[in-house]
Amino acid sequence: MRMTPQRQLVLDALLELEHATPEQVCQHVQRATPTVNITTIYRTLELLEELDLVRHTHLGHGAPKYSVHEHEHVHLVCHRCGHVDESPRSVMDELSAVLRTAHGFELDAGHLALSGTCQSCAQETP
Amino acid sequence: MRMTPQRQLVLDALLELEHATPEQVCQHVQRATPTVNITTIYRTLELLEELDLVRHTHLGHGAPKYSVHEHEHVHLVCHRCGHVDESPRSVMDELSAVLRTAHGFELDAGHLALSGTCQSCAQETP
DNA sequence: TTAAGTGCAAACGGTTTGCATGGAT
DNA sequence: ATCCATGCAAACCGTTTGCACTTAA
Repeated sequence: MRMTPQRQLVLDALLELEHATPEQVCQHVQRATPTVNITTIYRTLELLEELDLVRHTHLGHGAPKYSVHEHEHVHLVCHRCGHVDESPRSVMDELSAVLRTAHGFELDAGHLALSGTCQSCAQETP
Repeated sequence: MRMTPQRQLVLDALLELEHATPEQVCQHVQRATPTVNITTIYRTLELLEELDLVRHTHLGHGAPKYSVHEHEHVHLVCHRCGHVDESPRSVMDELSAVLRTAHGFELDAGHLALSGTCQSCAQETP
C-alpha cells in the first residue's frame, strides 16, 4: 500500500472530525485539495477499514459514519432529534455475554447504533 | 383514513412476509395486483407506521425491513454472511436500565439491529 | 514497463417529489 | 365540488463501476 497524499488527507480528516460521513470527509479534504474526488474518498475509506485503521457505524438513516479505530464506544441515536450520544462499550458486556451463550452470537458493539429517545426529547413529551 | 385495496394489500403482505423491504413488499403485492406502484408502497408504509400498525428496522446496509408491530424482538445481524437472528426483547432489559440512569436515554430495542458474527461464521475462523 | 492510484462520468439502488388523473364522499 | 389516494415520471442521495490517464516502483 502506498500512503498517497489523498489517503493521508482522508486519515487526517477522520482524526479531526471524529465521526463523519464520506460526504463530510470529502468536503473537509477538499478544503485543502479541491481536486480530490469523492470516489477516492470511498475507495480510501474502504481500504483504511480493511487495514483496521478505520471503522464505520450505521446510525440508522442515511450515510454511515466513519471514525478512526480507537476508543470504541456505543452510539445512542435519538430518533426524534437525531442527536448522537456515546456510552462506553462496557455497558454492553452483560448483553454481549447473554447473546454469546444463548445464540452463539459475537456482538460487535461498535458497528451498529442503539436507537431510542434522548433525555431532552423524552422530557418534552413526558 | 380510508382502507383502500392497496393499503390492505400492503398490510397483508407484511403479515405474510414478517420482515420485508419496501421492494419485497412491492413484489409481493404486485403478484396479486401488478398495477400497484412502489411509490404507493412507500407512502402506505409511512402511513401504517404513523398509525403504529407497522415498524421498521435498520439492519445496517441497504433497505430497512418493515414488519407488523407485534412480538417485538431484537435483531442480530451477522456482518459476514448477512444472516438475521432474533432474540427476545428482554435480553436488553439490563442495558435499557443502565442507559436510562446513565444517559437518560430511552432505548427502543426494536428499531436498530445489533451487529456481530453469527455462530456458524464464528466457527469458520475460530 | 508494469502495477497501483486517481479522476471523471455514468450507472446504480433506494427513496422522495411534483403533477395530473381518478374515486369516494 | 372537494379531497384524498394513486400512478407515473423525474429528481434525488449515497454509492459503485468502467475506463482512461497518470505516477511511482
